[in-house]
Amino acid sequence: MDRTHTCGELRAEHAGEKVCLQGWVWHRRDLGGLIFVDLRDRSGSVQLVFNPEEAAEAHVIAEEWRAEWVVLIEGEVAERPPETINEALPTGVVEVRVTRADTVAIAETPPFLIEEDSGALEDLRLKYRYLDLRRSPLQRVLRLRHKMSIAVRNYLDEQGFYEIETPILTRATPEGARDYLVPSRVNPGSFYALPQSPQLFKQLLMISGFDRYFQMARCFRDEDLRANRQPEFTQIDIEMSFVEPDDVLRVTEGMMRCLLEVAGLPADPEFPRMTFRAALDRFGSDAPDTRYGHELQDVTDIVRGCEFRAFSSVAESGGAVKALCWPGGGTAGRGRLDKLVELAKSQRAQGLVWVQHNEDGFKSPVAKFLGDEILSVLCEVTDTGQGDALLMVGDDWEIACLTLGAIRKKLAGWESWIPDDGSFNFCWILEFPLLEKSEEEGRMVARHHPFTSPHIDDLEMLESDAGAVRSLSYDLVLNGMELGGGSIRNSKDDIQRRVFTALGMAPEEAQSQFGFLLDAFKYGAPPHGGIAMGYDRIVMLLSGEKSLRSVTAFPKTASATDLMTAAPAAVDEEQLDALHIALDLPDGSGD
RNA sequence: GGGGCGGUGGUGUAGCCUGGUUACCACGCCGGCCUGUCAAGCCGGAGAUCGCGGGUUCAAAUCCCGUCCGCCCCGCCA
Repeated sequence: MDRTHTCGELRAEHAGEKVCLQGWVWHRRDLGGLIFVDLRDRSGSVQLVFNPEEAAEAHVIAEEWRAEWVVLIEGEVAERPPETINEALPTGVVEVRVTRADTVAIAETPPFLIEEDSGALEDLRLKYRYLDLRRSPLQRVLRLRHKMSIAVRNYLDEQGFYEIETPILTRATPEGARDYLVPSRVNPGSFYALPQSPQLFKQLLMISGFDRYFQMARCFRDEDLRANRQPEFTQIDIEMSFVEPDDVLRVTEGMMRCLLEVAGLPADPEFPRMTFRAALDRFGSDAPDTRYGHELQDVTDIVRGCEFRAFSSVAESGGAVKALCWPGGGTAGRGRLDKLVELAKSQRAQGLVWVQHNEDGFKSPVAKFLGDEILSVLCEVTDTGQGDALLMVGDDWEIACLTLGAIRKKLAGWESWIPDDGSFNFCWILEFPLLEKSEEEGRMVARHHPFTSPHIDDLEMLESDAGAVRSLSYDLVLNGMELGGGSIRNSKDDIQRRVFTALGMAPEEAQSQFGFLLDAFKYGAPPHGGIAMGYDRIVMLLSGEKSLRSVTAFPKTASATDLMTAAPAAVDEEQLDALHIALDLPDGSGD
């Protein structure tokens, strides 16, 4: 008899049916006479009963079974005696009275419990990922991930998008993240790069006339990792022709609604829009967490001309002094204040000024410079009452904002500002600067990527004041995490060339790196734009997980290794020889 | 590249600050009892080069130095 049902699907309506099940032995409760076995598969689990008086042979076999053995049983579904119903289990009103049992595969005792909470630390679970994946949290999340990818495909298909695959072996690009390189055996000394995103290919598809493209694209970036950053990840990559930003935003919003619905969440959220400038001014972040207030304020005009040189000189030189009220911070100890100062310095700010406002007046390292009068105004404007603290940073506008933004985030953790109500707050951030200064390279680099279109109103500044040029770009942010972003692209090769020039890229260099794209523009390029959404991050946030490892079947560690396969690993010398690669390892590495 | 935290039977941990008996406890595992359990219960048992290397000491899980691995953060990355 072949498998007739899955374990998790059996209900009262199946009572009386003869069934054949296969699955893993989960729990075995041997009462001496009766043996109960919870049989588990992907769909759930069901209780098997082995009664020596009814099926002696099967009972003998079940006595041998241990956790995680793969077994096959035949039996009859029966409603349980009322007092033995397990309401915690979907299959809890029935059990299978086993008539025949067979062992399919025995199993060693697993290194950790296959339970909702295995109790084991993550590194061990990563080494035995195939066992960890048996646990229901991962089974659930990978099921949701699957359902969400189906929903994305259906939605985008309905919206007229074609799914088109693009190469994994492509060429390295000078901009953006570090590339993963793949040596070419056939072309000694040449390398492919794995795509950081299919950016250029999807633009070329627009030029090819595909109008609306999408792909669940695997992307690779060789940068240091975080809980929300894996070296390889999946983007919902979208590109559309003949569109303005609003078109892309609306398609994306529709897609997010579908995904929320699949995840069983309220599916009609607001998608408020905010400029980059406003996001930094108000929240000190280009990915603001709008689930709580505590916004920053600009106090530059109040401290202009004051005795405290750090502030007055910033005001004179066109910088900004930003302020954040910390309710209850008036009694904060020196330890916490020092931590905030340290955090400010790690954000490259000159420093952090704190003012504690209490019954006995103002307490601050700079109280004597600012004076009671200005301090009173500052507190009034920022609504900093007695018992509160005022935190201020005077610096370059962006640094001042970002620093207080980091502090706002830290305080949100300390003070539990984030509501615990499972809310999902989206917001669009628009009009990012086209370019930004790279301290490392000492030149302007693209903030998004070099194919982003400048804002039409700022075109003439491209040569005169490139840093001030806004772009037609947008990021979607959810609960303070960037989910994805995109832009309208340059579809005219003269503008694209001007952007390359602003990036300090000589025409010859642009031609050699991106000649194929610039050439393509000459053959009738439609205006186009798109977006790329971090699929893993979406799954993570909508499933309430805290790490991408929890929503990825086979994730990598913080040092980009795979503890299960032990990748990356050394390779044979013959393999290296074939690729004409000689190693030059630092001292102490290699074997 | 920098900072923080962690590594003790199969698993999770206590012990470490203040060095010194047989390294605590729980889970799991093995055996026994048990016919309505459901992460079964009760009784018994086995199981640890204290991440690795070096140093200090009469003596190191414990103190010192180095190193590896994991996690979090900054830089980096969109």
